[in-house]
Amino acid sequence: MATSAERGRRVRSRLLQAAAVLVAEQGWNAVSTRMVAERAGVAPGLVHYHFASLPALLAEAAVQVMEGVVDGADQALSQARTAAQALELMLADLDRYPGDDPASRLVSEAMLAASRDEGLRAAMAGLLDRFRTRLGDRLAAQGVPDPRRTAAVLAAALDGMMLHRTLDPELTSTAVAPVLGRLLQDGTPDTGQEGHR
Amino acid sequence: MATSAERGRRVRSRLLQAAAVLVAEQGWNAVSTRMVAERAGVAPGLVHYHFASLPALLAEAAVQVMEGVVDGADQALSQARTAAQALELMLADLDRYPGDDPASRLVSEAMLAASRDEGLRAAMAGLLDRFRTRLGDRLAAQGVPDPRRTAAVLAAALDGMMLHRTLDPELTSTAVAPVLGRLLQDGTPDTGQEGHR
DNA sequence: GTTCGCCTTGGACGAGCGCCCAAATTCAGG
DNA sequence: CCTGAATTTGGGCGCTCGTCCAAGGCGAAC
Repeated sequence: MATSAERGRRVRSRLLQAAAVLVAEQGWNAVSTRMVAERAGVAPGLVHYHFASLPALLAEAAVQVMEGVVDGADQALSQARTAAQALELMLADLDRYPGDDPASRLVSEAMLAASRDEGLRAAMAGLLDRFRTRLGDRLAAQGVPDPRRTAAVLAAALDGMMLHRTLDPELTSTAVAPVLGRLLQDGTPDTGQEGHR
Repeated sequence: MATSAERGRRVRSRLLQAAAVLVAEQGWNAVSTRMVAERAGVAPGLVHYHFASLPALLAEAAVQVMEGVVDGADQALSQARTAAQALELMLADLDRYPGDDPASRLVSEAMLAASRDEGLRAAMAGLLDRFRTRLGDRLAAQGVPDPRRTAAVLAAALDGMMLHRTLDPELTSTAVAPVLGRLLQDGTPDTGQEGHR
């Protein structure tokens, strides 16, 4: 049992990659088994040999890509020496692609799909928690106040800006970096914060 | 020309409302003409009498709902007396619904659909610009630095947090308000900001 | 009462869908 | 060469899809 199984594994991984690309460019619910098979260069029937169902294939493909994204961010974060540098590194990802980054589109599609798929939601919640923890640790080491919550807000803001960039290409890292930098200060709120109700 | 045309207008508006609800609960690409017709209580063929195509119906429904959301936010904003109060008002929307707010889901779905529909993108870009301008003016009046960009970041952060709330129900307004409050300070960056490269 | 417009009905059309499966292919081990 | 397990093929199943359209209803105008 060697060559046969090995080729099988390769086909399986090609299907996963094709599925991830197609979700990004067509949308989660617009991807069909036949499209994935054609993109991967295999016969249509193979999809249901390697995967239990189409949703299962899409979920596995999305989780795989997103694990890569989080791992990449982890690694980049570990090289940052200041909180501001860490912020810059995260924002650099924002500019990496001109208008329609496949990876960030996949994340957005998966986020919406997760609200209708319990298993996918659990997997993504785990990834989000891992990312927040890593970023929060980094922020704490730099004296940023309320690091855990700040990391949660930063993560959400990054995803939100990736979404908004579709509508406004000028939402670049240089435009938002000075604003987000304010999040990293050890500010004492005196804007009238907490008007009680 | 009275009763007949008037009933027609009512049917049209029922179709729009049904479409908006269905997009939120099933996803943009999972909504079919027959589903919308059934939900609106009319015959299937009526959809293509009142609308040119299914995507046209969905886009019009989404834009209509989102105009209402922005108008509501505008009005709420105009009653805020401080920047912190304005922030609180925006965040209150975040908590209004337990886990799956139909309106915010619709916004997210529309944002992704807009990346594949030029007309929808233009309409949403206009709405986003209007919201940012209103919020930016409000922030400027309160002495918040870089108000326009801060408004853009705040808007993106709000959308991002609505997305992330699907994965983490604990991402409530009380958890993020103190962090976002830092955005409203007139902070001088001394976290090492702008390490030049 | 007849004509005229708009609104409405319900079904037809071809296409594509997810999933399934019997038969063909491949190849290491006997 | 043969066996047997894994992989691959291509087409079939029942279904839903978006769109279209001929035919019917129905109130207003004359």
